[in-house]
Amino acid sequence: MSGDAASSQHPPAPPAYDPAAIETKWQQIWRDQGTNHTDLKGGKNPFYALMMFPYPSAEGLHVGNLFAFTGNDIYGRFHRLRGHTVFEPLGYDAFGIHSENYAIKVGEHPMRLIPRNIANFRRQLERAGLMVDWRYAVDTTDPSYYKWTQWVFIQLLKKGLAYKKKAAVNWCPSCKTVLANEQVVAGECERCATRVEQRQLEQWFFRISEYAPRLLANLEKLDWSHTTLTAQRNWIGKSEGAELRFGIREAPAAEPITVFTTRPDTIFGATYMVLAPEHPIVDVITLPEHRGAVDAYRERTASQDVVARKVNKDKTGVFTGAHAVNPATGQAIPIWIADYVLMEYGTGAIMAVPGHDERDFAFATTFSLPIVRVVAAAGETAQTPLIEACHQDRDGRLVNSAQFDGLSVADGMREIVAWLAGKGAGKAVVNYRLHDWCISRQRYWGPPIPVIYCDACGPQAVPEKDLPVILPDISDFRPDDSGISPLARHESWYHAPCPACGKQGRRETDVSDTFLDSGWYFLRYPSADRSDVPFDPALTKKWLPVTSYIGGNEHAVLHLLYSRFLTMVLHDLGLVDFEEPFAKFRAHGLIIKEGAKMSKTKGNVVVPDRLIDEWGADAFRTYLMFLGPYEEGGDFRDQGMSGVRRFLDRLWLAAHDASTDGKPDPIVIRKLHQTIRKVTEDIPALSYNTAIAAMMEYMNTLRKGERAVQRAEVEPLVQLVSPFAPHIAEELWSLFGHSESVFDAGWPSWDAALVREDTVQLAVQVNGKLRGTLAVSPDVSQDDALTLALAEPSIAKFVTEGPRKVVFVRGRLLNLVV
RNA sequence: GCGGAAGUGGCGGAAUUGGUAGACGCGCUGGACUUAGGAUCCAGUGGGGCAACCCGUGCGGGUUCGAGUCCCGCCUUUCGCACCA
Repeated sequence: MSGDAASSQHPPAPPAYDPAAIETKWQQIWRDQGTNHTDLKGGKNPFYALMMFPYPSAEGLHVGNLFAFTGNDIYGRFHRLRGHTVFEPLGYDAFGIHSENYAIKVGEHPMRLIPRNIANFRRQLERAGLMVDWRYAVDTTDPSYYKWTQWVFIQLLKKGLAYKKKAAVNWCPSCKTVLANEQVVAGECERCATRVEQRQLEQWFFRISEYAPRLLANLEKLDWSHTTLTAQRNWIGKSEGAELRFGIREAPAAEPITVFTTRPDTIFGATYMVLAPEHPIVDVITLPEHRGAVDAYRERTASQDVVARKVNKDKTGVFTGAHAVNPATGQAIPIWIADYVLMEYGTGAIMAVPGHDERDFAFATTFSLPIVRVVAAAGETAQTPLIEACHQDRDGRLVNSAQFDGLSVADGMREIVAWLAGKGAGKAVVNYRLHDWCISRQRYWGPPIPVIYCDACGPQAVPEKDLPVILPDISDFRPDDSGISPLARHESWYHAPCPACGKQGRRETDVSDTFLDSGWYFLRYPSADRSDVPFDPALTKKWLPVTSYIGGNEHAVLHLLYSRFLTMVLHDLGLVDFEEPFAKFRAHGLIIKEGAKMSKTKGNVVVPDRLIDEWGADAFRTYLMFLGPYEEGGDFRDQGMSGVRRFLDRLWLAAHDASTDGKPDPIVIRKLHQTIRKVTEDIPALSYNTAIAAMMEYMNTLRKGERAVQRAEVEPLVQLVSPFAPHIAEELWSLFGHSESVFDAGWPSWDAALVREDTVQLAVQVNGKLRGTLAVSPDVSQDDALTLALAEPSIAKFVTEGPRKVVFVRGRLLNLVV
């Protein structure tokens, strides 16, 4: 030390905490030493800490991404410190309409744009100090990745789980493109406000609906956020009911029409039938004099966009002229078509029971169709008039239902289904709302669906040895008027020999949905360095199912459901030995900005780069975790950052002051052990905000009255803070003379005996009202506590007579009832 | 309309799951050190009241010795889904 005069009296001022310098320094050391590399083959106690990979937008990372990733990073780092080999990979979900639309907007090719975005994301992610093993990064747009996405498609095709059918899509005639439902706003294209139409296109589907019962049943076994499980249950939408068969009066020999209903008990009230306009039997049954009206209505329905049809609740429809025979009453009832019946749910046909269904009631009222009461709730009779549909009738009794009168709704269902089944007119069935997954996109920016059409042999899967089917780099990737994918215009790519006969065939020109890319990426990570297999069996067995998955609840349904489905299929194919990919899933919350949702239009988007420049990544990470419960999100306020930064500043100073190895203060040590326990319990529960609060509390104790701190008091705090603020933790850990990374130094433990307080404040209540506290030993007896309490005048004055009853909670509370 | 989540100081949020409401942080007030402070440190900070005390967790009831927490009925916010038969 170069002793100037001042330093002989005052210790030299420690170097200032300079986050930019130490963060760059440690990120470099981590890279050089492979600190974040996971030993996938040899590592003991594997822990796969997965986070949902981001879409690398042109704007760069936003706080929401970093909030999600930091939460996962803390979880991963913590488990590493607790002795697990943690694998924390990250990648980019870079295909899809979002990128493509942006590319079109700025007039740049996505193949040029995306790599730049990815490079920028990578830079930002590294700045944030994530414990990611970048050797296993995946990029869904890289042929070495989508080769295997195409392979997944082929596995489903071979198993008969992929098929083609015509389906309605939203079409914007101005943008000349297919729109997703969320891009249709009030029946108009969200970008150009043109009226959206419906088009019928041949599309590829996966038979996920076949898996509905298993996808539902397995939910019981998953350790997932409750809200996510509920969302999945609702989406799968199991409903128990019956399929009932109605003969056609005008064509007694024809195949009866089957309807699905959840209320077979109300069949005596079925006064008409409605078919979806698209129902194939409409062509057969419509009488000539009604043909014109029916065709016009069907055309009108077809021209409507898919969203508008479902949003418009006004009842419209036309009569076909034909009649069905109600199998219960034997009566002929008119058959109508109406757009409120959807072809994709149930059988595309309903028996309308206007007395007990709101929609049917509205329709019957509009078209003056008969309404019959068949259930009477408490206080009602068979004659009680219906002024609106009586659908809250589950505990009512059947009426106007012949021999079933008087039965409860539940009994009526069972007996009527049995009766109709006996006549061959029905059976009990379970129906699911979940429909098959449409994976076709008539777009450019996605993996080509690996199929070749041959006039002689039909559709053929591209042989696995020929994968990947490379997405060609074409300059005109915009969609056009035809509704056919841009790839079809690329002649040299479009024509390909049939894999079966070798004659010239045509490639499938649709690309697949991005949810297919993300539906299996967690399988790829551990094997990302392998070009010969999609996933290595031994590594997969060791690392999967994913130990912990953290992500946003916006993917509660689709992404998580599709991933489960694909995993289940791969399991059935014998390719993986588990059915469920994610043993544990937790949904993180949403970050808002000063009470409002962040959005570009509001201009209140928080840019991480700027904040990291100003405060450092450690303070930024810690603040994100401090501003609210992780699973609920929080309100980002610029002012709040100073609090956590101050905490890190004080930690820095404390560590530099603590070079003396003096005797630690027992009071401080007790607080330390309490803090270790609190942080150790809070992190696995994702209660990051309270863990940080506990460390701040400890800091207040540690520095109280500017007391001199001892090394043994600070050193464990450096370890506790390390998952949150990894760079400063490494710097201070090395300051204490350690040569290994703090992340290889284990986790401090607490001593239960040291945690225990000698005295506690026992609350004393009189009639449940707090009247004072007593400083007593935690295991003071009721009698002693009572004596002490009554000796206290401020308490005793409320006890005018002997207490009638005494409630005593050891170490907590004494309540005197007078 | 259906389903989920949530309502606590000026603000973000704690509360051992029925036991001292408001931890921690922001902000604010006062003080110390300063040429200076948007730095640092110390103290205070739910409302009312001189005080003893009283009131207080969206609203109204209830259970209990005791309710932010449990039950019943409302209101509000918010996120999904939405003619699902």
